[in-house]
Amino acid sequence: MPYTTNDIRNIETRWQKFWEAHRTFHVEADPSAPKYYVLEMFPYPSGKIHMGHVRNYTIADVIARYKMMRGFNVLHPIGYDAFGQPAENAAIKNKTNPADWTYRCITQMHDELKKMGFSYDWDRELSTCDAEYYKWNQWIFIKMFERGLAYKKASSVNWCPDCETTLANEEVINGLCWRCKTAVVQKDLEQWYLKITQYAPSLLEDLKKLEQWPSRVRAMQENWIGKSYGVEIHFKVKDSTETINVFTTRPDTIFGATYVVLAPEHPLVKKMTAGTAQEKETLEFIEKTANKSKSLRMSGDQRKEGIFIGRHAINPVNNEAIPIFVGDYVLMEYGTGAIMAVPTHDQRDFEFAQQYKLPMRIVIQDPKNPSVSVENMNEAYIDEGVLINSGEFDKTPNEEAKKKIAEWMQLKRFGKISIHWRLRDWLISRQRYWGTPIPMIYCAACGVVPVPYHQLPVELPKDVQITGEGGSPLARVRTFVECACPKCGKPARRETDTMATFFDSSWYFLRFCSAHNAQEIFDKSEAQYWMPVDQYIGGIEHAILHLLYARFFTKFLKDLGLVACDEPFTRLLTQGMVLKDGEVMSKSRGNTVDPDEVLSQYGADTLRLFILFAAPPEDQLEWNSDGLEGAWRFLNRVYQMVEKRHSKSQTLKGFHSDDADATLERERNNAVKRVTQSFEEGYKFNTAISHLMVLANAIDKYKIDSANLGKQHLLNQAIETLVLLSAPFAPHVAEEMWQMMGKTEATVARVAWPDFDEKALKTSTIVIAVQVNGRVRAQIQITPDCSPEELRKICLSDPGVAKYAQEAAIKKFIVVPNKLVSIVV
RNA sequence: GGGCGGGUGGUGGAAUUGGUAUACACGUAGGACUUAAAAUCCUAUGACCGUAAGGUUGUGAGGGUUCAAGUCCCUCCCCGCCCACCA
Repeated sequence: MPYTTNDIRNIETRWQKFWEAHRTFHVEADPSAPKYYVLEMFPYPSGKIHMGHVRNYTIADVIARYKMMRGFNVLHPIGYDAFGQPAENAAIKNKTNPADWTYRCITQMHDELKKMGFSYDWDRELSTCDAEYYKWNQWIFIKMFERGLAYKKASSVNWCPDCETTLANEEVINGLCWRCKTAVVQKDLEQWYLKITQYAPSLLEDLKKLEQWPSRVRAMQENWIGKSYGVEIHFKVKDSTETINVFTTRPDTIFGATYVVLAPEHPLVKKMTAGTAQEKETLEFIEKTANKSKSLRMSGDQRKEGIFIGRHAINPVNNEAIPIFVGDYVLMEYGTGAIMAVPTHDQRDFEFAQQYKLPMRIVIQDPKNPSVSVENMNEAYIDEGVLINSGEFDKTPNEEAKKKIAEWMQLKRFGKISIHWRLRDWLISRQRYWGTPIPMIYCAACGVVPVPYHQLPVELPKDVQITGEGGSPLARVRTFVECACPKCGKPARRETDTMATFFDSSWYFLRFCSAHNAQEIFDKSEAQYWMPVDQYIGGIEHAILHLLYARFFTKFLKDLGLVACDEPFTRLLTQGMVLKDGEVMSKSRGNTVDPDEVLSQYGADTLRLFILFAAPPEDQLEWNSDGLEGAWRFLNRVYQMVEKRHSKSQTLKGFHSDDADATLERERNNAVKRVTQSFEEGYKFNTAISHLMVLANAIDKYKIDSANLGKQHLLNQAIETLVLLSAPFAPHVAEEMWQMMGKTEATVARVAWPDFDEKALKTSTIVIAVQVNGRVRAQIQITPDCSPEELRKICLSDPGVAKYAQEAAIKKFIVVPNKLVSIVV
């Protein structure tokens, strides 16, 4: 009988209870067994899981279950990235406490994950908002502080007016807050930073080791870290002792520099104009630029604005005095905050120079257009050419001149060869409540003092008014703020900012190795055994943020001697988005499908199977309820095969011939081969499932009747193989069927993955195609050991071939063994 | 502007890496079972011409290499994602 929705619910609940009662997926570090660590990017506990989660975790679960059947000791943990603003917003809205709200969501999420039947080691479940977890955030922070990697500095920072907090560079997307999409503004504040820039060289270099990451993720990180080779050139300010340093990657154009531009925030600007006629105008310009939002200033199509500050700089290579400008297109954060402008060979400088009628000089000749002059240029020439108007370097190809001029300038002390990074230090202070308190104390006498290790954790106070009115909520809690200085014991003040939540997720994969260790951040030997994560799975949106931070933390913890690996994630899979009606499924679009509803109608196995079958894991997935129906039908069909196999009164329909046994055996072996391949050669689960279906079709066609009762074992074996191959994809139904087949193993999850026999894949006769002049004209049946002469004879005697090709007319006779014959006439 | 992916039936997607394009599924049509419907099963299904046998054509467009191209080379068009006044 086909099963019903009710049956499937019972089956799934029963096996979920079984796994729980038997702790089927609990693992311990065991150095005698090969390990495999599968990890999905843990969720923010919003309460309900969405289809994106389901897809992410299903992919991970299938891999975990396959590896278990392959005999690996598989670590597959889950937890909750539980700090963050939504809890505060919910607290304001519902007049609850962020902690209560979050823990309620976690419970709900936990139950939903259980209903999906994921193979987690639930003993390792953790939440970053637990004091037993964030205590170690504080511990890491202090370790970083002790090594000068956590420091406080005053600077112009990204500020989201809506979230009322500062943001890291990585959290500003196109000038907007990554969370609420509000335009980010700049503010001068004193904040805590992590010195990720110290690791920039190894973060860049080690990308090479990540061969099993998608190349685009590596490319994105490489661009973000942004290493540029160039020269820092010293321009002396005329009639002054000041020097302006500019950074350029184009030293070959130095003879074409016709002015210098400083960023409005550059400290020399105010210094150089103080007391001059241009002072007022310059200050007004700086003020005007500061009021522009970052997104506006950073967009390339913006009209460039600037102002001459009344001073000149000396180009060291030719002693020319060139005007100094302040311009909004120069950014203080990059390079030295000052540039030399070569309008003829840089498009931005060209636009600026045209606008302000500034002089230009061509120094690189376009080989295709050697007579071009400054007057008839309509854009900068940025391609290769030979140098002109460049003194002793004339006629040098510019690529060669880059190196020559750089070395020459260094020798003459006009500048120094240097490398600049685009990566900035990581601003981690947040003026929010629901996060890890930064474990620092300010003492009037002793300065900034870290909280002693034995006093950790610095716990978040429970009773706090969350008003959303701005400022750190913790600053209003007197009992939290007021403390004694750990050094001198006098009254002191606690830091009231909390850490960015990306801090929490930068090392959770290590905590999973010994999730509830009360003595240490994690057990070193356990981490040694489990790390690195063999397969990490998550969304592409974390290509830079989380993945870069996690790599940084791993490198830092390696330097502390706590971990042995220098990269945390060996292999990365970025799953595609889930779409509905061509658009990303999201709450704001209102086009979501609730996994819970699908679950109650079809069960977890059907949902899992559909999601895996509809598209390869990395591609977008278009939601299709008809496809869901198809997955349901397939599982039902397999279930009935197992059922019928046990009722002797019924026979499987179909045909039986002498070839049928061999065909069934071949299809069985082929399915094992192809499904195994799909796991071992880049997770193509959609084709893996298609091969399950092919095997099911073959079983359906095979018939047991009085003629071959003795062959029952072949059928049994084929069905058994089908059940085993289905187990990672549809674990509940597979368990049920395994039990129905009277197997003694308690759980199919630990049964060895089937092997295949390459010999059984061979057929006694093969069908090959015969092409004449590139067109297929016949299908002929031959034996695999057929000789070339014989093959030729068979081909030409085929009526379909003979119609187009006679022996006499043959120019070429090409044989592709076991595939086809191509005849040219 | 730079980087990375893509473009295959009515739909989701296959194609052993140069070897019979469209596996598997969805959808659709016809049939069986049924009083009927659902479910299930069977058959057909790229397009065009043809009663049929069969033929022609077909992987974004155009050209090339080859006995043979979805796959390799050149030119171009379109779509998606990421980055971007980065000096």
